[in-house]
Amino acid sequence: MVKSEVRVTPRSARGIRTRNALVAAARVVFERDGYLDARLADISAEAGVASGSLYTYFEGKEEIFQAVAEQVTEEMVHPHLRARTGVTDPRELIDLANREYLRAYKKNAKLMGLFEQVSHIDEEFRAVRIERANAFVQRNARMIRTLQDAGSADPELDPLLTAHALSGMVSRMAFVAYVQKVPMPFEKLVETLNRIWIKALSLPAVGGSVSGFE
Amino acid sequence: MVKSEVRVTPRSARGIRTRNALVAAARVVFERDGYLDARLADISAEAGVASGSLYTYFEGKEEIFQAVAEQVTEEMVHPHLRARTGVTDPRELIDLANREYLRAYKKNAKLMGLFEQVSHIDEEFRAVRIERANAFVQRNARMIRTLQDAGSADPELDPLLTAHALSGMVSRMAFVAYVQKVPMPFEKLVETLNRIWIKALSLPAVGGSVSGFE
Amino acid sequence: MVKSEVRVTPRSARGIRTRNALVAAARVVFERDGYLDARLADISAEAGVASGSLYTYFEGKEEIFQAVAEQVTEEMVHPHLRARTGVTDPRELIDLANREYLRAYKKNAKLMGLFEQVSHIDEEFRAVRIERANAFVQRNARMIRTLQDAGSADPELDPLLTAHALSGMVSRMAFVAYVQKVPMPFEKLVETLNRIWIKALSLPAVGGSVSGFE
Amino acid sequence: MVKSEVRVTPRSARGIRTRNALVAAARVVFERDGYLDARLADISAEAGVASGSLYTYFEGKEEIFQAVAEQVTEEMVHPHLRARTGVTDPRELIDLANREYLRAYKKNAKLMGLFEQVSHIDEEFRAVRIERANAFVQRNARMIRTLQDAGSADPELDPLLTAHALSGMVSRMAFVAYVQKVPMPFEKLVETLNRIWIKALSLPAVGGSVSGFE
DNA sequence: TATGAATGAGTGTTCATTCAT
DNA sequence: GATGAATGAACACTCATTCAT
Repeated sequence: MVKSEVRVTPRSARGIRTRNALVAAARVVFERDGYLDARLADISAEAGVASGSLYTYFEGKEEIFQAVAEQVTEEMVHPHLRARTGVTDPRELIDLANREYLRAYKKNAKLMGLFEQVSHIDEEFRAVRIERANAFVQRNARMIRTLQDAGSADPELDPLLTAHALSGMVSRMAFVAYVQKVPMPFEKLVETLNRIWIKALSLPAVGGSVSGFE
Repeated sequence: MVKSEVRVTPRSARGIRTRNALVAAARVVFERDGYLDARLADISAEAGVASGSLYTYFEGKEEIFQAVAEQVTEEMVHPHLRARTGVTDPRELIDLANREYLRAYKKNAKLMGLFEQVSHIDEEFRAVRIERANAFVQRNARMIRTLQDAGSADPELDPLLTAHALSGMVSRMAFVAYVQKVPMPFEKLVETLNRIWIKALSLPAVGGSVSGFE
Repeated sequence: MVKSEVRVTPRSARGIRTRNALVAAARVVFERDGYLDARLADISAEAGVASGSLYTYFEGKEEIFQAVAEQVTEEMVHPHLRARTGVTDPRELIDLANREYLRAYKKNAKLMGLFEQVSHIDEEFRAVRIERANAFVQRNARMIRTLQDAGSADPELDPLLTAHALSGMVSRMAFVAYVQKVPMPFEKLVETLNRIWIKALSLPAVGGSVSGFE
Repeated sequence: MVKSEVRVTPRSARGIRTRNALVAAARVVFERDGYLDARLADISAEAGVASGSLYTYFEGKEEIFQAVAEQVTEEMVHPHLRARTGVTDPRELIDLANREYLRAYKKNAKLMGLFEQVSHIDEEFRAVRIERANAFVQRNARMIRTLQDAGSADPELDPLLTAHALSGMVSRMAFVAYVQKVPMPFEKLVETLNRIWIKALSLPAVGGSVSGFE
């Protein structure tokens, strides 16, 4: 099948309204029914438009899901933590990052679960997510390398692998806690993750020994 | 009308052969096509039996997938590490456990990816997996508690949450490395994970300091 | 999961055409193949539409059969015999009713046989038919009661049971004659049924003795 | 498909037992599930034999249903009423016949409903039933003719058609009352049917006028 | 742009029937 | 005769996608 159609970025005000209605409706339907059971007809119905109108803006299920994902991702991403907060202490930064990530994850849990599901189903979506995760890991790896160079983190650690492992740990826990709904108190969770990060990196205590408990 | 069919555990030798052929064929087809794209007709064809024969032993896709999963899980589980190896040093045990887990995961990577996928699709399969994972986490939590009681592990850590986080980290990395195929050398991966476990628990070094890097 | 699809009453002219084509085609196929052997694919083919189009208007076999039944029933029902014809003599009314019923039955014999068949298969269809038959019987029972009150009919008769029995007799004969095709001349049939009705009710002869044969 | 197999009348004692078990089981299953929903596998299971064994004695569903029908019909038929009872008065004979028929019908209502259903489905079964019904009607027609010849019944009536109509009326009422379960007291039902028969035939009253009510 | 009717490929599932043991 | 596993034809139904108004 040749997909020759070019989907449009709506020019008219009406077009923009329709497209927005569709994305909003899609979010509702996807969250309610899951990716596989969501039917495009339900999405257009929920949006109050004819079924065919969906194809004016999207190629199909995958693309409209992408649109939902992009919208939500925009809402969720709060980069430049350091610049934004002025915090420089790595332990504090770790706390802030974990805390913010978990909060955002919890808030959008339904959708995050969906993302996980779809990344196991749709090749392209998976690729995008892996790439995004990798970028995130790279950033953390750079941070670790910086700490190592500054003598503040265990130089034996492979920065990339460690960043992978620790980041993965956090997102996995978010999934377990807020999608699989294994009950764990937010504060305790943050603390445990912080502690593992800090000890894994062997960050020095703030004005004292970190790693020991003697 | 609900027809409560009783699926049979085959009594005759021929029956056992057929059932086995179906499970083996199912594994081939699932690994090749993924869960969603696998067609039952392909499985029976691959097994060299008529399409209807599948229903002699299984209720449908989910059940035959379960059968594959059970078979593979049996192959993979190597419990009682301590009893089996005689190793008692926690650091060595951690190394052994991580090593063995990653090896088995790598060997059955296709299937492990499938499990992940299906647990995002099939409610019941997901439930079974979560329960199994929880049991595993409990075991690790008990180990951590024992170490804490013996004064060998950081008493500040919440055993259950820590076990959750560290176990999750390992399985996540296995997934990233062998399903998503992000390249990372086996040995380096094991070492990094070991190191994080050990430092997170603040296990004392074997005849020396573990956690510091001075 | 129950998907509560809403079948549409077509809005567009094209939709109406399609729906009509389907009902007409269904009648052809049902009459040709019987209810059980009729395949929905044949109906859509006969209507010259795609197989899926049937589901735009009907939920399945039962519903499209209902549609055929409704259409035909509309064609067949000629109520208000008395008002329509101005006839008041009970004997004449009986004759008119029987005559008209048998004529309509004969004309739609194939379908009437189908109705009989389907009412033995489909619960809901049966319920509708029984209800309709009961309404008819009630009407006749009222008529009998009126005649009794006027002293024109045997007061010993139970109006409802008698109405049941006599109405049932007529429809049964229609079935035997025109579906089972047991040969019997129309005129003789009408006369026999009329005579039994009249004698059963002991209606007085018009200007003479009816019930006796002396 | 060529049906070349010859089904056996069992010779061995075991064979007879198996065949009987199958017929009994078939009756249970047919009464429980109806003809269409009855599965041969359920019948053999109910009989406690292997599914294949059914084919030792019957060609398929229709044939085993026939076997059930024959068995029950034997139980139901009580011919030679006159000879058996010594009753000769036509009014009494009519009462006896109707009474006995309705009693037997009521007792085997489930099965009678089944017969009705199957005669709308299976060609051959229908043929057998029609023939049997015709034989019955012939007998009644002969009786009417005899009464006419004896001057005891309205000579204007067509004996065959009248017999058809009146017999059909009775069996129809039995169906309505005991299969469709429209509530009507047994005694009142018998009386109404008797009365209609008697008045339709214009049988003289026993020691008085029958047909009039003046 | 919007509409909504039409399309039709794709597949799970049942169960009567057969037949090797 | 009995067994019960194997067979495989048959068909309803869904829903993403198209396209004439």
